Amino acid sequence: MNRTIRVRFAPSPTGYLHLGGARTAIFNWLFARHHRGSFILRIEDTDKSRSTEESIREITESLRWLGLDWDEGPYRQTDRMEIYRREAQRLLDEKKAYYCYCTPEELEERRKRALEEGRMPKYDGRCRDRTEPRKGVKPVIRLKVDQEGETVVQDVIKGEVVYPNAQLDDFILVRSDGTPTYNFAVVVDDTLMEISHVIRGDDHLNNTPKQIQLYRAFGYKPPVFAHVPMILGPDRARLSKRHGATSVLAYREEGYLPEALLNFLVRLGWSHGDQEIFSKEELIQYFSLEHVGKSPAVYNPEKLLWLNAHYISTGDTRRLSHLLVPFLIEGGLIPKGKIPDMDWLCRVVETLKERAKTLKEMAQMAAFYFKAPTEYDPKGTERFLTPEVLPYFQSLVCKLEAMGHFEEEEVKAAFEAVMRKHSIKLKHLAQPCRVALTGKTVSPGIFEVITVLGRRETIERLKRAINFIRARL
RNA sequence: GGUCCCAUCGUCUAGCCCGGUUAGGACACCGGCCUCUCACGUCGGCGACAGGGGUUCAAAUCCCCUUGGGACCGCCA
Repeated sequence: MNRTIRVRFAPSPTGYLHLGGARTAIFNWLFARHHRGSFILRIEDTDKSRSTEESIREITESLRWLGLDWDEGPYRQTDRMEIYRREAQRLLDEKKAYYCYCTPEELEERRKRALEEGRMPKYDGRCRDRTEPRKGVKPVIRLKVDQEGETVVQDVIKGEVVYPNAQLDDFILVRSDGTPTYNFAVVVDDTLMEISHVIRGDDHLNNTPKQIQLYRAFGYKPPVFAHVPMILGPDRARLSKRHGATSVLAYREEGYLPEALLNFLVRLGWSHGDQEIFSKEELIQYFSLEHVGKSPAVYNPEKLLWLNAHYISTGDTRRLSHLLVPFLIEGGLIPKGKIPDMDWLCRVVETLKERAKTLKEMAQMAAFYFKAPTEYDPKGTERFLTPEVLPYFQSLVCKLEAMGHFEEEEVKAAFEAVMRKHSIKLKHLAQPCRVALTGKTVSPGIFEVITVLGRRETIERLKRAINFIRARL
């Protein structure tokens, strides 16, 4: 009992880290942290033609961004070729595996015919008892798989899953170029790395009986398996590029917070009663495989957006301000090299954090703080920038000029004085001001806007609006 | 074609293991309140046990079938 918990995340570096992979990584990480075990990162790069360094960087950066730290690795299967060679040789020596000289073309031909005739496209085992090599053909190594009986997968999530062995074929362990295939490398590595629990997508469930046969051939004890249901797109098909932005880093670029994506992903398939919002500490404390559901989940972006809005509105203002800077630069609101006044930026963010659903959106909403409106919203112009507000604006300018402290309380007092003088309600002054100062009919509270803009800029913009109204007369 | 997995509101899900709930929560949507606009917040509404058989006094819950969805069957992982 009480074996040390060791889990791994083992992506193949053939592209970016997508949401499904990220969630698998999260489950593994949470499981490890919950049990104070180890989380190991292993790169499954045995397919040299499709693996890239760029992809490895992208994956590790995605994990780091999500806050998933690993205790060992990244190990690379391409660094372990000697191990696979040794293990394969052992199986060969023990007559549990054999060389197969069938060419890919022949195999493809047979598969096609089997499919056409409605038979199962499995390898027929014709090289099992071959003793002589075939000239000019580099062989692969295949496992002798039991054709009788059944193989049982004990799965923490799916329960007991039984496979007829007749369904299995003598799958390839080592390719003709000497590199190991997935099913072989995964068993060798999980064993040698002493992985206690294999938590992965349930697209691997059907591979598991093969792997169990391999464990048996080796005489190794299989780990505990937990096959997590897939994440589906809105069309209920497996989530893929077709469904739009699915790379983790794309969410960063769209202005999502890592804690929002983490919270969102973990709730896709896992639950803790009715709770929706989880801190990282709570997730570690509560996470268990027992509460991972069995059915696939459809990815719904609205909920992610809601979570993101939640984490923005409750997030630390200074941190948000720093995270916002790249978006401000991208929006052309601040120059690239220059560091903005962070204290002032914090005040900007303070007015926006309850309204913005993403950092990208926040940057857009912040535009007016950096640039005076070059044009006014047509609807707002028509409704609020009317000749009758001229005296209000003029009074307000006077009051603002005469004010001492330029803080919300004083601005409010100035507004009240103007309202009294002209016998108008706040909305008759606030809305025209909003349009004058921001160019729009929607903005943060008018007193916040004014104090953040500052006296000089506010008066400047009011005067400009006065001129604009006069010019239209 | 074969094997395997899955099935509660539009979506994420609680409840299922250990039958008895007005089937709960969240997102989205709709309406009220709050209010200087928007948003937040708050109150309310809409909305589900895929279908059919069993077992049982009683089934979302246990069993079977059907249907629907998904995965795998590669010298990809």
